[in-house]
Amino acid sequence: MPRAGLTPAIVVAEAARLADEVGLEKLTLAVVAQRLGVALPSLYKHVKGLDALRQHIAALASSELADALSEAAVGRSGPDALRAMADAYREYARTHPGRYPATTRAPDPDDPAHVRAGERALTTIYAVLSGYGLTGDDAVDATRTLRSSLHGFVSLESGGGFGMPHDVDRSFRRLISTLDTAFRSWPER
Amino acid sequence: MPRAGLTPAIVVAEAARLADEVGLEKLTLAVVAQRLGVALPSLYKHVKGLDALRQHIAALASSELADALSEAAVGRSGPDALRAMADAYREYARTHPGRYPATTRAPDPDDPAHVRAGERALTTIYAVLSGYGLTGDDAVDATRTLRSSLHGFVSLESGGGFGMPHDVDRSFRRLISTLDTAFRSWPER
DNA sequence: ACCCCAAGCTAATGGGGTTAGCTTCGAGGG
DNA sequence: CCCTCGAAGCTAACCCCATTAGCTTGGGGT
Repeated sequence: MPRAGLTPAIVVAEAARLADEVGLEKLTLAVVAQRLGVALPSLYKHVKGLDALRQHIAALASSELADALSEAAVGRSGPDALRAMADAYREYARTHPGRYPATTRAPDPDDPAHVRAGERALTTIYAVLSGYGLTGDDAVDATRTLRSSLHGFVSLESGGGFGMPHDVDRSFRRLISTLDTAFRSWPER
Repeated sequence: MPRAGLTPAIVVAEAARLADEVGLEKLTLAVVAQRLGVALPSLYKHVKGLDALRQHIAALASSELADALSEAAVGRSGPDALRAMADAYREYARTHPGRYPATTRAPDPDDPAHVRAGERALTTIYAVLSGYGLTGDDAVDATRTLRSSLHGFVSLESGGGFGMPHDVDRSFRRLISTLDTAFRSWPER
């Protein structure tokens, strides 16, 4: 019988796709193996186990998210950059319901790519905030405020946490507007 | 041999305590049974299964959280109420790391207590926002902003998402201050 | 004292994760 | 051109957990 020709990267990519379909928590080595046309234990030649696979998905997703944020912010500044970045964040979470929740996992210090992905995202955020004149401690607190708001919003949205229809897009726009106003006059807070 | 004398309420209470110790996702019927000095299948006399148990924990936690919010807000108004409620929210999440994440589960429509708990929390939030003169669509959007910010913050905090020390309390205070300012001049957003 | 129902048990099934150890593909060097 | 050898993939086996079926028995109500 022919070989499947797998690599760790292929396994992780397929697992990420699957996570988006069935949810990160329901991701199972069994279904990944099935999807790749391989017996379950064969996966262990490429990843250390289920938890390691999840961690690799986290690294992949963090990197993709960092890319999306930086692409959205490039060439813009101030409110423009903030809005574009926020929209990109939400869009990534919506189109990748399995990968996104993995992005909150702390990076494995031994995975440089994952660590750098986190730094890249942070760097982009800092760049946007610097457009508001925020640096140092102010930037730290503003970053936490921004991340909290965005993460909370997309988490609740994807979990159906917002009861009823009631235009969610408008709520998001108002959230961004709130952040914009706050960042404009941050230090006195 | 003597009976254990279990009831659904006892099982759920112990499971919730355990969830706080080991994490909601690692909660297992096996360890709940062990903790209660009972064989695993015996639990099925009281709960329908693992998922149902998690749902009951969600109902319990939602109710506790609603209580905490309303207790914090009672007798206060405006910024005072906002700050007290936000602190209570964060405190609940910190002291109940297993229960808290369960609170984002949508209530089972067939569990009136759970549904009412959600409504109670929402009512409290609305009451606080009415102190800012917010009603109708404004209140809906403001509620979403508030919930997103709080949920995002405590989620990231508990997940170690905020790298490094850098006074987290201060960041939270600034977040609340941001919300306060935003709610003071909400409609124009 | 007895009845009877529900609490709790044991046994059995199925599924997923993990490890051990075997087989064999197929690329690279002779 | 073929032979070797490392790695890709497999089967078998084990453990843990969830769930279901069907039994046993404690202990409250008549």
